[in-house]
Amino acid sequence: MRMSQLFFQTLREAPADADTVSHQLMLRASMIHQIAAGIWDYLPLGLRVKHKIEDIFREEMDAIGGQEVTLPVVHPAELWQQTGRWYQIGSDMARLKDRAGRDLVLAMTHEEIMAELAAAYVSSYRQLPFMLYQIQTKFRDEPRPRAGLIRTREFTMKDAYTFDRDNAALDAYYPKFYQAYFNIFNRCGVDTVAVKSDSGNIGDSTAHEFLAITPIGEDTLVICDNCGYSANRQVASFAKSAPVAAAQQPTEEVATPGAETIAALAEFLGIAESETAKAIFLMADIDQPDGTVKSQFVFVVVRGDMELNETKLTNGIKARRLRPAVVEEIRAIGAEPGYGSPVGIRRDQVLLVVDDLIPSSPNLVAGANKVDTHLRHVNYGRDYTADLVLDLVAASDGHPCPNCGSPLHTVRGVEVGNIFKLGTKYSVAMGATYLDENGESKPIVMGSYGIGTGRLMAVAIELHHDDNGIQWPITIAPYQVMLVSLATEKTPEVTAAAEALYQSLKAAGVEVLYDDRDERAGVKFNDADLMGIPLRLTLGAKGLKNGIAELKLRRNGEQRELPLATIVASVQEIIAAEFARINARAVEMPYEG
RNA sequence: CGGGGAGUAGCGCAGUUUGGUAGCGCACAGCGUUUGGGACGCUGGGGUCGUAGGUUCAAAUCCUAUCUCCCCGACCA
Repeated sequence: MRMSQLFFQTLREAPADADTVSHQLMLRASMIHQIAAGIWDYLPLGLRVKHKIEDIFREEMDAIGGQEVTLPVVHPAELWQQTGRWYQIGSDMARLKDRAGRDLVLAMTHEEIMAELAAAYVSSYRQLPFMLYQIQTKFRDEPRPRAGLIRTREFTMKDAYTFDRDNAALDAYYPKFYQAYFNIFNRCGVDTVAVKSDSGNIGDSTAHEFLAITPIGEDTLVICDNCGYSANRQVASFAKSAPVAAAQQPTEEVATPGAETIAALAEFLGIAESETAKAIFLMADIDQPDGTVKSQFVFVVVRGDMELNETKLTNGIKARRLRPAVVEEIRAIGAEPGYGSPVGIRRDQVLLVVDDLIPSSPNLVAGANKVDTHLRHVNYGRDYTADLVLDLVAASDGHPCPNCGSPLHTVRGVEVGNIFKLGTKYSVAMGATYLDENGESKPIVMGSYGIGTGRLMAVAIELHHDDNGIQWPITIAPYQVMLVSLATEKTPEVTAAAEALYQSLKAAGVEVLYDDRDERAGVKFNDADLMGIPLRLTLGAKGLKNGIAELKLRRNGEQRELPLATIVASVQEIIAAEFARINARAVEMPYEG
């Protein structure tokens, strides 16, 4: 491609709206263009990167038996009504009507369509297993798109689905994805860690998410450097040290004027925060056996030095969602905000859930459900009992690793992919069944596996850039070689040589972007750096006289001179070496179910 | 949805306090000089000042409403 023909306009300054590096660099390099919040154009350069990434998806999916399909972006509402998600999902799902007034939805994901496809085609166990995937646009009306391509509303996703006859077969397929995902990310130059993830509302089966460690991440990851334990903070556990045992002392009221927070309370009484009990008031929507949803007051008690992990609580009480209770609701159950206590509340109206550290922590200070008053020496079992005792608290920096006891630390990560054992939820709902050897009808067991292309592209930039621009791994770079001609009007021989070199590189199958513009050297070099093409070949009058062109590697600035006589072969060798360098990262990863 | 910030030329910004009919840098076009890390000179094109009302002789500027974008949080199948 000739730069003089390329559709682009590099920017010297990033638009003020952009404040993450990948966002700024993609805008400055003319890779993407914004249309609305979370909705983007891919320009020629950016699209080439997207295609490179997607080609890697295809290779890795095909390698584990995948077959590519394309499913629609607009779905009839009926399919989503069949699985119930039409009713469960709120305004994240974009809905529209066709000319006849029929309800349609914009695809947020494709479980329904995939299950429908399986239902339509599969009748026998002999057809199983199989795996289908697609690379398709999805739309989720995210409440807050952010950071360029990191979180968008319209996005492209590679989503794959497995169809197996039973859980054992799915369990056998699942690790192949685990490995394929590492291969994909490694081949894109993106280091990831796989952690078991919260499987949310869909069953209680295994799921992993793949996170790239970067400060711009939206997820918090808990990591142990000593033994390699890692988990999303939503589900991370830690070794809770046993509290010091002590004889239970009689409860007594103590005046604590104004001590409405744990910190203030501990300070006022001159005790450690671990000697207090923290009360948290929530309202939970909980599904009832009769199919209705009940709004339940949930009274949570954790030790004062701990933080509630709402994901653990949500899962533990099987709530659909949680929200903080308002003052009126708190008073209605006999508690007082800031001075809440599990002792003396209207127990029949409350679901009381305590962290499993509480029963073994003696003589805690809790509220008295009266303003400016607390209770000393509150003891679980003697003074109150809970409906549920669970692990409810969030792991944090410094907490002991649950495996080895070393201190944990937290880092930020971006979820670039996830794999998920779906089970039979969708196949049952969509009637995707097969007949086994005994003529018995059984639901197909499904798995789903997703990777966001744009997000992966953005993360690659977050991990590979310097002050001058992007440093694409060659596997996903828009072009492999940037050929910079430094010809001027006075050196037509340089133009001729550059043209010839451009043609030979192209003929040899090298992906080359040829800067044939009438620009000064500095402009060309800066654009080359910004766009991040891995190899830069510079051909100028001096070099031509000596029969050489200069090669510079974008990723480390390494330079060497290449004789023009053998330059095509040299470039091909270097490209191959760059590929080998990246691909060597795709190694076997032990699967930890 | 809560909190904060911002909408003036493709990009970055000034002008708004104190109303007087829009400006700077980059980019873009032409000419000339230049030519190995974002050249220089001259000339030129481009803006309903987010939108709609209102106040006023006069509104980018004051008032009201509204839309959009960004950041933090909530949310995230």
